[in-house]
Amino acid sequence: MSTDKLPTRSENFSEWYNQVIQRAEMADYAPVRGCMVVRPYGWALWENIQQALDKRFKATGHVNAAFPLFIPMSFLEKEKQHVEGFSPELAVVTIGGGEKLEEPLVVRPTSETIIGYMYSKWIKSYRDLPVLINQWGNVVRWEMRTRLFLRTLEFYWQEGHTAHATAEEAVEETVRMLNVYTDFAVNEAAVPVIPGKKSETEKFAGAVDSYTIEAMMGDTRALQAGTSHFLGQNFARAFDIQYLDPNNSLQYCWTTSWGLSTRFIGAIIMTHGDDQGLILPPRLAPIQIVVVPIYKNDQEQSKVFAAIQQVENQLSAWRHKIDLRTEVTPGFKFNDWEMRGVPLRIEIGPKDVDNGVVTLARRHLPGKAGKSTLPIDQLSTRIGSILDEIQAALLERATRFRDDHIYDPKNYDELKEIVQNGWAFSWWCGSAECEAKVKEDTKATTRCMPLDQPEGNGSCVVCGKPARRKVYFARAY
RNA sequence: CGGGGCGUGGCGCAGUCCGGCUAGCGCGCUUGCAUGGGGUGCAAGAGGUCGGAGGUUCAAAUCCUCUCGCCCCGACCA
Repeated sequence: MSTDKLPTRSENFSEWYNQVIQRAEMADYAPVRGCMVVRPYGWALWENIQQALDKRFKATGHVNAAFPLFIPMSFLEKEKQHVEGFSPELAVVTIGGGEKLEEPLVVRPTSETIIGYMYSKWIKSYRDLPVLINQWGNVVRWEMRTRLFLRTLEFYWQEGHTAHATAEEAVEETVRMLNVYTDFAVNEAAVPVIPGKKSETEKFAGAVDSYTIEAMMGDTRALQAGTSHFLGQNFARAFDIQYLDPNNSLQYCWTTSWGLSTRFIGAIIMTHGDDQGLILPPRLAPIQIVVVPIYKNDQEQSKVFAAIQQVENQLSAWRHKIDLRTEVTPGFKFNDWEMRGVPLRIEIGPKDVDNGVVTLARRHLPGKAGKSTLPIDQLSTRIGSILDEIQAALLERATRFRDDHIYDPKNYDELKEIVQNGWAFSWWCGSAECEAKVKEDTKATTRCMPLDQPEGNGSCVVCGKPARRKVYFARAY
């Protein structure tokens, strides 16, 4: 691994992104184009994301299950929009056990169809509803252009699939899960997101309405970080998910689906990282605190190690690591752990021991700015609030960055300029033509219409016709 | 699918145009000594036969033919 400096974010953001991931050992390229290996450090982050989400899913009444990887090709074809949306990116198995298969099997790109099929078997009565199931798994989409974490042929995610008796209930569920994602993003990942509704052209293939949380990355491009879909009765009709209501009349269910993937790791990296490497939010960081001992002879070593013991005794409540490597210098370790984004570093050298303190270095404040000392016996009582402060500082900084790069263009020319380095928040008439024009002219797309809309109405920034809603235009990943 | 580029120790590259000694260099790796509060220094080592197949030649990383793979831009997709 090279010890050269990273490319800076301003000189080459995507190269910075690729290198940070590999140097921090989050992920590596697999032998198959477009596939990645999530390395232990990256997976540990994903596990923390999983826990934070799973806890919220359980708290809102959901249970986990596991559905198969293979889906009969015919299932995908049952919902028109769905098959049109996914056909180009399907991986299909045509041979099994050396024999050509009667019916090709699709490697799931998402599981609405097979879960819909099972729901039609399981749901008979209004008493069976709602069904609130989530699954953690992997899916495959044969993408043309791939990026580590952001878009790979195979990725890991969770997909929730629910069935309800009424449209109102299903819509409520869709929004509830959108709020769960928002809460997770803001409070666990310190990623400020804008929850909102997708336009017709941007919505999920087969959905009635799609909702999204949109995040602004460090280069101001937008990233769809999680989605929640109201599927209406589209899949219920395609898969005959019907129940008898209390009046003994047969009704179609109303279904939802919602997902958040390992792409969110990309969101964390591009939201918080700096030119030194990753910066991970304390609540999700695989290692929250790293301890680096400093000494230059046996006498100093024993003195420092005694203090380290004292430190470690106070750190048991946090995910921590004592870096005892002897083959690298303290300076190397500082850079190494900064690359990996560990939010808090504790340095202990002879001078600290003599003064009865440790030196703290906050990752998000580079160099001397982030350093301070703390009496060694105050660690256990102070560390918790220090990590909370770092968590809050990351959210605050990311929110300010985002808000500083959102503009309200006065006219179309201004919009075209804004989306080159920011987001435009504009009145929009809602027509696909205006969306297409913006995309054609600037590569920017509508990201979402936020749930809390400003009062009143205006005129479309593109065509000037009356507009009732404001939408974010941005270039997206 | 269109345009461009690249395959040489683990990684990054030079050498290829104009065939010719034991295929080099940097990083990483191993060992030793020194060093150790911001990417440590010196020394000694290990490790490739040049993407694959075929051909030309006394001689091929280098020339020719075929082939496989990857990357970038565009299209497409999210």
